[in-house]
Amino acid sequence: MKWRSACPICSALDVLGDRWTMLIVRDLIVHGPRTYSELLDSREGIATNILADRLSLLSSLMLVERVNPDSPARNNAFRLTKGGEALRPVLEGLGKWAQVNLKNFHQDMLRMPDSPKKRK
Amino acid sequence: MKWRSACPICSALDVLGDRWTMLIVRDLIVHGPRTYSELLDSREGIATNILADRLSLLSSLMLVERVNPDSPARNNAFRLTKGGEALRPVLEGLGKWAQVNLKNFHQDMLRMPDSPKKRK
DNA sequence: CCGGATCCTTGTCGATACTG
DNA sequence: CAGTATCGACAAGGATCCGG
Repeated sequence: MKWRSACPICSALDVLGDRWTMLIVRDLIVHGPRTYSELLDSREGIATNILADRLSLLSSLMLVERVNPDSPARNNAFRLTKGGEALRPVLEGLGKWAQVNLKNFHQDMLRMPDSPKKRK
Repeated sequence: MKWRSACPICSALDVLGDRWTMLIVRDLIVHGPRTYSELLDSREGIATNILADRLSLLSSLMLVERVNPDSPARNNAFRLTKGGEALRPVLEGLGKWAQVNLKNFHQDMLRMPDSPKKRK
C-alpha cells in the first residue's frame, strides 16, 4: 500500500479513491454478504480481474472478510468487517449529496440503490 | 459526462471517484478560495494537466466557480459553490473513518488536514 | 459450473516541456 | 501565473483459460 500523504482524507482516498472500490463496498452494504459472482453481476459490470484485485486489497486492510474463512472458495461469500461497515454513513451521505447536487445533470438518477443487472 | 448507472452513489463516484477530485475539494474546504498554483502546491503534488482537467469538470457541474467570473485568469481564485460546499460533511466523515480504521496500516497519519508542502 | 489468473488491447494518468 | 501539448507508463476492460 502506498500512501501519498499523512492527511486522513487523502489516506481514505488512497484506499477507496478509484472507480470500483466503493461500489463493491456499496453492494456489500446494500445486500449483505455476497459471493464473487453476485458482486460481478452488479449493474455497473466490473471485470473479473479488477474485482479480485480490489477484494484482496480490502481483505488486506481488514475491511472485508470471508464468511467462512476455512472452507473452499466456492460459494463462500464476502462480507464487511466492522471497519468496512463503518463506511455506511459516508456512502449514504455521498448518495444523498448526489441526489441533490447532480440531479440537473443526470435525469435518470434513482432515489435509492437498486437491483442487479443480468450478466452477459 | 458518462454515467455508469442510475444509482446515486455510483453517480457521485462517476464525478468524485478518482484519485484527485476529492483532494481538490478538500483543499477548497480547508483553505477557502484558492488559485491554480496554490492548488498545485498541495502536498500530494497533482500534475498541471490533471488539475486543469478536474477544475473544468467541477466547473461544468457547478461545484466550483471562479471568484471573479469576468476578470483575467491570473490570480483569479476558485471556490466551492453551495453544491461543492455540501460535500464538507462527507469529506469529514471520510477523514474520521480513516483515522479510526486505517491507523494500523498507516502510522504517520495526522489528526486533521494539514498545511501545504513546498513546490519543487 | 464457480472463483479466480493470465494475456492483450485500449484508455487514462502523470511528468515534463512548452506557450500566452 | 495559468494553463496546453506531448509522450511514456500504467491501470482498466475484455476475452479466455484453468483448477477444484
